[in-house]
Amino acid sequence: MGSVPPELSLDFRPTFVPKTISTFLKEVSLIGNVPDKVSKLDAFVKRLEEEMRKIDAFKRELPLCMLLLNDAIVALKEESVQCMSRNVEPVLEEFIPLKNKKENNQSEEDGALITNKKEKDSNNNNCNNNKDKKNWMSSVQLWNTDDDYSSISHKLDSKRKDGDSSQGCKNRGTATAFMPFKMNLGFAVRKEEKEEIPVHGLTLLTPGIKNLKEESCSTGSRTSCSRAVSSSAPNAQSTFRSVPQPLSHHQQQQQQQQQQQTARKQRRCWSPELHRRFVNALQQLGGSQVATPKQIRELMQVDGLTNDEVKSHLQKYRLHTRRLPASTTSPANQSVVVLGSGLWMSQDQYGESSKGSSSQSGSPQGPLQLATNTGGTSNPGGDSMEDDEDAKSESYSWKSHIHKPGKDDV
DNA sequence: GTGCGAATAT
DNA sequence: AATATTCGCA
Repeated sequence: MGSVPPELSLDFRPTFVPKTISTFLKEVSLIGNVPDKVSKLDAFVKRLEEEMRKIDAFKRELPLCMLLLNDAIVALKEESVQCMSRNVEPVLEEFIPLKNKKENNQSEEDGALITNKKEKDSNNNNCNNNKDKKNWMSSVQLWNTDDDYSSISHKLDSKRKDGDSSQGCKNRGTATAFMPFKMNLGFAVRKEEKEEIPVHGLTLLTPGIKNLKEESCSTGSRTSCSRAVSSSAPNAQSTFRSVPQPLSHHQQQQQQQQQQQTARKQRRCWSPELHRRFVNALQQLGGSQVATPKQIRELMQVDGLTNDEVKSHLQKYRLHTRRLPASTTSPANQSVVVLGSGLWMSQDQYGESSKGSSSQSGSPQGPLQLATNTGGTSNPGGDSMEDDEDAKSESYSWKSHIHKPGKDDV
């Protein structure tokens, strides 16, 4: 029994228990023999790197772990290098930490140290190193580069107020949770499409993103968001400790663009059908002058339609229909059924408005499932009568229907 | 905090 | 031009 090697025994012996870095370093410092020191350091580093590999898949969830591990690795490697340089040869003036080990596991032990010098001399040679570095950095930057974050949040905060607007940073700040460092537009767009559907609350989105996004939505407007996109690659090369290194103007612009696109809501396309519902609602409510966005939206029963959208549309509607105060203003009555005529928009505009849901009479229509943002998401419900309409019809044009004052406006 | 309307931005 | 966002107010 006593002869059982530690590896085989089940109990956790001290040697098996992970040491803290400081403890470990202390121990190592007691070792007089340099090679031993180094090998011990290297061994530990190896373990750390293995660990890192293991959590690599979760780096997004565990950014800090990655960071800590990496820090530890870097520190230990530095220590190792120092040991060597102190006692052995002057060779290594600079040790480039990084995970080359990942790829050249063994070669590192044998050759890395030797080659370091070279690498240092010609930074261009260490493709592998750099590549790794970049990869790693890019993942890390997602969450924590303080610099990036602060600068971004700064932008967000200072947002509007023309003062800053000169930068053109729209940062509507709409939540953009964890955008993959290279967020691509496709992604952003999709996110927004989805964002639209949730009126009823549940729409599953990528958790992280969705949450923030919704939050910002529900509060009526922009919200700060943890934005973590950043230049990534370029800086990665030099150090982990976030190097300030300013972005080029071009890069900044790109970033801003990305932010914008990410943040800005997708345009709602007011298809004829949609508009028809809108007008219907208006009529039921007694006219555009008295109807309020919320009421309208409720009457419209359109999935995903927001108050803001209705409000905006109403504003436009009023613009086009205003003037006419005269006699018309007796709510309620004229209401229904005026659609074709007085309506500031002629019926044909809506396409054959009789299709499917057209209830000019003010009778409630089934919920319209509209995913009709300009992007043209297909409606989940599948049914959506007017979907086809939507599909082919673009937003109607206001101007083509010169408003006829009078009753249309009710 | 919400809803609204006007103003402004995109 | 059409829609989105912001802003100030009730």
